[in-house]
Amino acid sequence: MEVSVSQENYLKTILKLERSEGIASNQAIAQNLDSTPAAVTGMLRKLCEEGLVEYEAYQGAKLTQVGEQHALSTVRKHRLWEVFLVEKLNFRWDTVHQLAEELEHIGNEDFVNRLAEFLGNPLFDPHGDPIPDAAGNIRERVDVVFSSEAEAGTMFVVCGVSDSSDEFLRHLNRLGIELGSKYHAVERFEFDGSMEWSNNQGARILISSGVSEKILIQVHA
Amino acid sequence: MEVSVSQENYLKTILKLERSEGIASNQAIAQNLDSTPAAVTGMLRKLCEEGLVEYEAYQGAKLTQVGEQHALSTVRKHRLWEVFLVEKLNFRWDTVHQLAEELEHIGNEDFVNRLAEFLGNPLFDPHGDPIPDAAGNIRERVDVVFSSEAEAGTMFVVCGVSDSSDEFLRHLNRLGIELGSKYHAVERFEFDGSMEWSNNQGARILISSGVSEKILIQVHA
DNA sequence: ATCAATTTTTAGTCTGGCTAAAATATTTTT
DNA sequence: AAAAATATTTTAGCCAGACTAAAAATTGAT
Repeated sequence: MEVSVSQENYLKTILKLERSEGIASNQAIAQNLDSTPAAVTGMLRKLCEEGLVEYEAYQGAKLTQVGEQHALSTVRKHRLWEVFLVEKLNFRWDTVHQLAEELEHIGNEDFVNRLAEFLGNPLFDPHGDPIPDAAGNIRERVDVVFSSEAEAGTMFVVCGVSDSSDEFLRHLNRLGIELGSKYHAVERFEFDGSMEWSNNQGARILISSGVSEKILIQVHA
Repeated sequence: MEVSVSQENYLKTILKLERSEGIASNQAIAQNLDSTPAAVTGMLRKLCEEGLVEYEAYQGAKLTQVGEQHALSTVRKHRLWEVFLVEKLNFRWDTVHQLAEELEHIGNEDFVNRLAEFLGNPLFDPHGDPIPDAAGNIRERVDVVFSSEAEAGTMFVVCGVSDSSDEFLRHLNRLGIELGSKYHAVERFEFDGSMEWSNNQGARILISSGVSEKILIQVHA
């Protein structure tokens, strides 16, 4: 029962949609994979035959147990490789996605587990996304909110982003924001929702609402 | 100019044959890749069009400069991954070939060079095969001969194998022979070419001619 | 010059995934 | 509840990449 690269990408997408929407519609899958609904129907049939998704015509798709395990394993590999690339090979966090996208399709469970072990079984990837453990469990973070919710006057630490696109990450790079950066929310301008932050050297930056809504933070006690 | 996985395997094979036979015949390529001469002809045409091999009908194939660089880069990746798998992930040397075969097709020059750097720019892989540097140079070993040539009475160290198949490496594992193992050539039996070796604990093993002809050694001064 | 071995051509197969357009279901609106 | 809008599926076929089997052509050796 070999799962192709394309199939693994479908499984990952369905997992994501199932978590965010409850069910993966044909159209949403097509959009995510830059494909068409007709193509999706064909693939869902195959995945259903192989026992990876539950699928009835017109009812959208859900992963089976087996399918979900497989998808989680792929996500695990992807995020572990990102850790490897950033921590061991000194890649910047905004340049690792594509490479990890290729590496995630290689090897078996044993291989992934050894990689995880080698990396010290990290819990989060360089974008702050949680890494499923060998059994597929994801420890969701608590006390994490979008930076747009930060009250003026609070201190916080950047712990993730909800958009890992190259463009967004490069923008954060230009702003000097990275995982673990600490800031003080100086003020929110109700006019357009933008915010002013200051770092521990006192330098101030202006953050647009679009950006602050994509940055995950943990507020300091 | 994208080079497919299959094409990279052709380039690797042609490189190997060119080094051992001077030119890569259609038939030899087919044998190596477990394919047929007709299929090889088709692929050679494509590789020729893409400027990766020099090819004239009925005359066999040779790599161009570009093709050779590409092949060497693939070999470099393969061998570096083997080092990674054995040294960092604790795989046994007889279990890494298949995985490296998949990993070798991923990523660009920058990626490989960072991997090499991370591994300390090793010169040999876990089977004793030399790793090309970033420019494609291979430092060939000197004073290396097949163990079948060892004179009775000499001491030597195992530094490579000419057959990296799973079966052969597993056999060496059962015999307790690995890279860096030191032995004393006790005697060669002219009857069938088999040899008796002893290690530094005095334990003796019998090596068939078939095996001794695939083990590379360096004789101690 | 002929024959054996090798290589190429021809013609077609197979897989995996895709598309476009038509047909069918479902959902929403009124 | 019927009509309209939306979403999904079917149909039919394309396309790339790599392969095969058998026939034809070429080469090289004697």
